[in-house]
Amino acid sequence: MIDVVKISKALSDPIRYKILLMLVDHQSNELLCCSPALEGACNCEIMAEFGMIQSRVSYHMKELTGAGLVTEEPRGKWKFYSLNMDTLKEYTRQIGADFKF
Amino acid sequence: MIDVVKISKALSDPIRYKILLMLVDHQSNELLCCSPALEGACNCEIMAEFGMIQSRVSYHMKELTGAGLVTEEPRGKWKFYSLNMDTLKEYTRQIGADFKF
DNA sequence: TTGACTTATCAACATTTCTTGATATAATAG
DNA sequence: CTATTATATCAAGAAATGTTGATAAGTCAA
Repeated sequence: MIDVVKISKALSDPIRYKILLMLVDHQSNELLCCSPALEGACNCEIMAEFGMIQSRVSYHMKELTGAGLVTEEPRGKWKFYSLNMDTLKEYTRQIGADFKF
Repeated sequence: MIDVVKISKALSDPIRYKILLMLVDHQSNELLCCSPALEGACNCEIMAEFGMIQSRVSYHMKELTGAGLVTEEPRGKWKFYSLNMDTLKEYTRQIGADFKF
């Protein structure tokens, strides 16, 4: 069972929302800095994209994975993050159910 | 145009989410403490329902109205709050569009 | 092994959000 | 009018969240 409040909190930071939007474009993929032709984005890409330092990216990715919005997969020395579409869909579905529309 | 991040933030507090759920049941109405047979809930009802002090309720209702999730209508010395279903629907629609589902 | 590279975690600090009690504003009833 | 009731706002403090730099842990290549 998903936690709507927790997911809302994860979505409520502008940077995190931008990261999620970035991950949409890395669904099934083009070229990546770390590893071409693989789904997902690594920490280093997100740093580059938004000009953020590494610990800040790690912090926000932990929030996103903790809410179930992102899944992570280690590949060598990188960790690749992908959108969890199921959680996003379930989130909107649950809100519709809660508010009866 | 709705602000998904702002609405997410409004939804991200457990008490606010409970208040919104309470308002679902006051859509088109039964009896109210302040004024029977009217849509919406007043500040005083929310205080009673959740055992919150008045300023705390005011604070959270302002967050909810500020995000467009709730509309307010003064009636005499009361203010009645109602769910804004349009915003909720538009919120879930926008997320679906952003994440392409 | 060492050295380079990537990510995680920590402590300290900054910022934001939340809560409270006091006070102000506004409407109603008498 | 005054007294009562309902809500808004404010300042102060508490709690939660976000940011940073340093350090730790892990992987890889040579």
